Amino acid sequence: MSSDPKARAAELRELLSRALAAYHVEDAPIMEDAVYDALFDELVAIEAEHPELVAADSPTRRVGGLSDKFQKVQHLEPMGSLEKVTTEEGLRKWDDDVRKRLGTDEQVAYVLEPKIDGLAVNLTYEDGILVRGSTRGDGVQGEDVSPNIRTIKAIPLRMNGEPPAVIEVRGEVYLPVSGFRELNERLAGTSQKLAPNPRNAAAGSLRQKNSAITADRPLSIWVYGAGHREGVEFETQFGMLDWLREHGFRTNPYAQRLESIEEVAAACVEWEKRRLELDYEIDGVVVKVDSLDQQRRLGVLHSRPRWARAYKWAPMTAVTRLLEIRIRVGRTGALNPWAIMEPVQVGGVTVTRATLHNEEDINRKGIRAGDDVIVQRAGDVIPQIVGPAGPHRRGTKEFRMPTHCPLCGTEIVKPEGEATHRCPNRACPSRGLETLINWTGVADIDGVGEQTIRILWEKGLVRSLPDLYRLTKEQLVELEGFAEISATAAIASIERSKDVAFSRVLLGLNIPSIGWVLARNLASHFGTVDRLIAATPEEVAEVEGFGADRAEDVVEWFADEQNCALVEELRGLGLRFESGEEERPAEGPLTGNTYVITGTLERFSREEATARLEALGAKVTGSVSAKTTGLVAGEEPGASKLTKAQRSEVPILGEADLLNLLGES
DNA sequence: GATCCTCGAGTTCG
DNA sequence: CTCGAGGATC
Repeated sequence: MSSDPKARAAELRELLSRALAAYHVEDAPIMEDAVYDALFDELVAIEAEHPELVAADSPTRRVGGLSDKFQKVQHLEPMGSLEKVTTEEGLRKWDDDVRKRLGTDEQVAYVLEPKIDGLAVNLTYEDGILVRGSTRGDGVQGEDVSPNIRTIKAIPLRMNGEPPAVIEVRGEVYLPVSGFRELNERLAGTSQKLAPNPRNAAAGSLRQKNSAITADRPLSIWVYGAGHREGVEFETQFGMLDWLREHGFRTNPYAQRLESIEEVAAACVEWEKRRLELDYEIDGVVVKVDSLDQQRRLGVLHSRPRWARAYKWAPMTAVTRLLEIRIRVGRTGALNPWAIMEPVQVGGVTVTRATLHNEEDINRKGIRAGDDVIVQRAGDVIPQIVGPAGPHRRGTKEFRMPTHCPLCGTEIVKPEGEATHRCPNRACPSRGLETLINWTGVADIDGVGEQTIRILWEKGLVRSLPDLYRLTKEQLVELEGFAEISATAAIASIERSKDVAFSRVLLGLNIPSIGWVLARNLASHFGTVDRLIAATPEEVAEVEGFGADRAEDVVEWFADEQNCALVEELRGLGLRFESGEEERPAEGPLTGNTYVITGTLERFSREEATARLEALGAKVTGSVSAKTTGLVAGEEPGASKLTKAQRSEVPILGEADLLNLLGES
């Protein structure tokens, strides 16, 4: 260790920069966090005492501070934009054009890499020192965001190795998906606005006036090329990437050089399937002619290089008009607002509808009927409305829930502190109808779906569960769209459903706060409906998952005369109100263990896997927590469950591990 | 009283 | 899958 402050400061800068690069660029830490912090503090102390020693490349400059305004800066070489193609055919046509212009029949070699959905930046290095970082802007002029850029630890403040006199390094700043989730969790507790997606969050972070906030965001970068340069020359695109990597820049490990357009096309299609494997969002693949000589000969058209294309797939977000907000009343009486939209393509499917959850949510997002809105289909399938598109709204009125039920006219209630509005009328047609629709699912009735139930309801043929079991084939055949065969099948299916387990019957009765799990707990605890009817609130509260409130709900439900009559009628029709063997929780080698299943398994359906685990005494739940014994991950697992498991250090089991568990324990 | 955990409810498209 | 809310736990 040197005692000369100047030498020691240089030594520390060197050490800390290497540690940062190892951690953020190479993903291979060389230093304990605590050691890093101690050395960092030492450097801060030296620099505070000797301000003349503060160097442009000092890691202490990554901490951030305030700046008033972003200066406009001119890029030394313009940052072009990319012509896009959306099909394999488009790629081939481009390749034809490239070869014609080059006057060759030979295959052209290409470099491709994921197209990061982030923010393009230009990093200017002079003699190896980062002197400026700017946004892309209009391609000619960008904004100087140097203080913010310096806080991104994956960006070297000084290049490795022999530096050229000047080089503009181009890259895409992005927020990892995991970082985005964490950020939103943190912001959820504050008044700050949540960003709808990682790209917007990254953009907002990079344009912070207070770079200390930027420093707090886990931004990173993938570097993909160079603009203006003096003192270094390259022959190929791929060679350029190698050079950048050797000089301390984070280049994407999936960048690859391919010998023909056919290989390129295959890889592009492949990436569309693999994009969810990455911890960053990509909206396509960038394809470039590898030879820089060929690039020069092809040139640029309207600031778009002829030697590169963005292969983009269907976007996961889109803008469309919100036509109307409609209300649906659920089987519990809850009022559910949902959006009717101008049909729009999002992620390859046409979207026209989305739920809007509740009044508060709609107004918090600032959505009004008539607005242009942003629709998103993120990792999962279900579309959501993110918010209005742009500041100019067309909608005039803030959304208000109706004061009276659209079906029965009863006055709507909303208990203080609750999010949902409710129609309190227990005889409201919505409840009866939705209960019936729900029952077809609970009791596994095929051949009678939602549409049929709606028709039967409207004709007055089926207005209650017992009505369904009194339905005859003759009545069905008279309905439009029902022939002899399908009517017979439907009746048989209804008949079979009388045999569903007691717990399922309980579930289908539509008792408040009783779902899958609680219905089973009730069934196995009491065994028969008579014992359940006779139970006091205190006795019900002893059942797993029940407290005073839910116990009260259940007892109240069974105290109601109409409900009791319903139970008796269904029992008379032959439905089961006693639990069989299968409903008692098994004791076994896995008792006390809790598993979560995600993705698709090869050997089992998820229900089978659940049943097999439960048969050995295990519990299977829907979300990962610290109490989870293991996460069983099949094909295409849910990303949120995986990251949660990784963070809470819950072991992740493959299908092979599951088989082991089932076979050998 | 706060925090974590688990359950229930509603849900899109093809 | 995600949200809200009741229950359990410290």
